[in-house]
Amino acid sequence: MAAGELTIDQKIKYVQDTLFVISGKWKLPILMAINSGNNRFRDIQRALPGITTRVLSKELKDLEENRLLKRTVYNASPATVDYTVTTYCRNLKPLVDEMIKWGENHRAELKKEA
Amino acid sequence: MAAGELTIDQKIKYVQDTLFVISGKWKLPILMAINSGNNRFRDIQRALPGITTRVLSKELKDLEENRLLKRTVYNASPATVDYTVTTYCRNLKPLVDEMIKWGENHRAELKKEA
DNA sequence: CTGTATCCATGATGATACTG
DNA sequence: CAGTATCATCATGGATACAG
Repeated sequence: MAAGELTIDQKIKYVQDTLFVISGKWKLPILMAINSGNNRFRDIQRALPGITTRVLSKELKDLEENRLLKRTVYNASPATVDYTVTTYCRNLKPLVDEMIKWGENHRAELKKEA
Repeated sequence: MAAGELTIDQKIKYVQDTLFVISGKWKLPILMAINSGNNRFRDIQRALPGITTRVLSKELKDLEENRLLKRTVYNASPATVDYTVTTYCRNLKPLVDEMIKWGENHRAELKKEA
């Protein structure tokens, strides 16, 4: 098999890995919110109507563990915390772009024969 | 705003729509299995180690409702059923390809500083 | 072969209140 | 501001048995 080629089983495995990392309602939206300039906990929450502090807190931790974002604490008073996406996180852009395109198109598709 | 441009809120919305449709451990793997030549219930199940009939059955229904696959019944004896991906489903290919690439790379990334 | 019916475990998500 | 602590709820997925 030529280099770079994968078996269907490997492909399925990698897709499942990816699904696992970005799974859930909020992970990608959180990254998108941060990436578009919302770097503080409160800002992120405001940018994502419906998310609770508990969920946001947990998701931020997961994303940090997967090296998709970085958490920086500033010991000012009141203490502030900054979240920024990592360079590694930017690898997700093509994927996210595809999801935006597909989601947009899918909405149109479902309308067709509603 | 130029045509085709989306606000960050719209983007998040579309990404969430897409996530909703492909969410879960099995939907994309099922489509991939069917697409690579497993068109019968039993074949799909065999191609996806770990999936149960209950889950497969439910996922197939969801996918059919989202127009991603087509179910055809042949009234032979014993009755056979054929699942095929729709043309619309093929729109997912760029997305799936990106997920394969990302999943493959992510595995390497996590190994780096294990 | 192609499913359906139950039952059950777990995790994901949500509501709310509270702390440093 | 930036979370944590509890409690409640719901969806997902799995085990197993059975039916047409």
